[in-house]
Amino acid sequence: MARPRGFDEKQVLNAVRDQFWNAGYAATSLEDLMRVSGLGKGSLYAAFGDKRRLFLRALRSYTDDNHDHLRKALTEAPRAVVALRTILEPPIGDATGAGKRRGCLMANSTLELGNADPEVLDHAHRTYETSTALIGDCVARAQREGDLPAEADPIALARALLAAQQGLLFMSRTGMDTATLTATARSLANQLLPDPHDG
Amino acid sequence: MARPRGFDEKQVLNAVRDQFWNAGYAATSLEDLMRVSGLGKGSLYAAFGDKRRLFLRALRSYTDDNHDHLRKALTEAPRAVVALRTILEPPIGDATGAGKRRGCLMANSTLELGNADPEVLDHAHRTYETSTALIGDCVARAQREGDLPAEADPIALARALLAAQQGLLFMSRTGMDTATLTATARSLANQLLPDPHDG
DNA sequence: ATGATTGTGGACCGGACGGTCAAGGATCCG
DNA sequence: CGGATCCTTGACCGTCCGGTCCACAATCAT
Repeated sequence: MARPRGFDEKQVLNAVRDQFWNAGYAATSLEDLMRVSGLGKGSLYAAFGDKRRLFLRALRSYTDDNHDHLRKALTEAPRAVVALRTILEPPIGDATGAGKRRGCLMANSTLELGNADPEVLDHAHRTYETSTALIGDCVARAQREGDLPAEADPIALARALLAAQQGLLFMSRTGMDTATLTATARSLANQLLPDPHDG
Repeated sequence: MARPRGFDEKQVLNAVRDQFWNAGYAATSLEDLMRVSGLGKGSLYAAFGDKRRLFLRALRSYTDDNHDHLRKALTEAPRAVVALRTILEPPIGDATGAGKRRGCLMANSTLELGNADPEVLDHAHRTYETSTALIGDCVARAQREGDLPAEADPIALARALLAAQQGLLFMSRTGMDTATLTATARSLANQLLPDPHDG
């Protein structure tokens, strides 16, 4: 009907997400958002609402992408237990990646804003429950495949794995050297995902 | 020599720490700090320097207190393994305490400021190393007392316990209900601190 | 072509923030 | 008692921020 948009929404959300991810919510100014998105203030506000709304959109986009990725990894792996071991790898990727260690955007945001913004907290809760369910399914599959002790509760193990992942991510943020981080991840993986044949 | 201070430094640091703990660094204004401390701007600046310096003082006070408490708990327990199990309890206390769930001030601060403030990051790193050493000693004692498998690396297990603690703290922040949180903590404790007699 | 409609850019605003400063008050020493 | 010294108070400042608004540009329907 009229002038079309000169930008791709997903592309802007990705740029904005990276900015929030690198600097945090409060430390990101509208000027930063304009710079990384290439848009003017008016365009941002017309398209996404205020800063908080834009942030929530970017955050939701982030968690959706993560869940897609997780679902694919857990589903497509030839054996479920192999996929489960990859859950503890993101912290290492965070430590060895080209960029700075920036952890998990969802976790960062929850700690920064959770006390003041119920919507962020609620989103964190839902995201976490979804991840738990996905991983729990994969644990159950690994048990059927005989790669994990059958008597364990899949959901409980999923929660333990998620806790371990978040703990490792935090350690990565403190600047722990990669070797130690990797060793800790391996140690946790060995104790949480024991081989039932080893004893 | 002249007019003495009208406030107790430790008391002010505790009040300021609670404020930063409840609201985070950026979300805490100088007005907040004046309110909780009962001091005027000039007094705060004369005594502690600017906002960042005051924050770092409060943070150091927090970690020092934590280490004192940890050292005492780990040393005074009749059996070391009992003390080790308490490491996974702070997240539950965070969830069941009277106040809001606010996690660990050190972790919150690291995630909020670590990317922008090397001093915070460095402090986090040192704090973490100190905790690891304390817990590692306790693990070694538990091994000597026959309550943990002797073949495990004490420092590696200490790191795994710390990671689990931080992961649980994060889960508490997301609003997980207390029962689930307790169950997850128990699950992690059982897998990280196995009884060598049970097999 | 022309007008209706939507996107775009940037000037502008009110307010809040961190930080400074100067004047006055309290305390101690001589 | 008096002056030196430090503490305290609160007014003040410059800056930056999030948010609004308006004039202009680009597109489409007619």
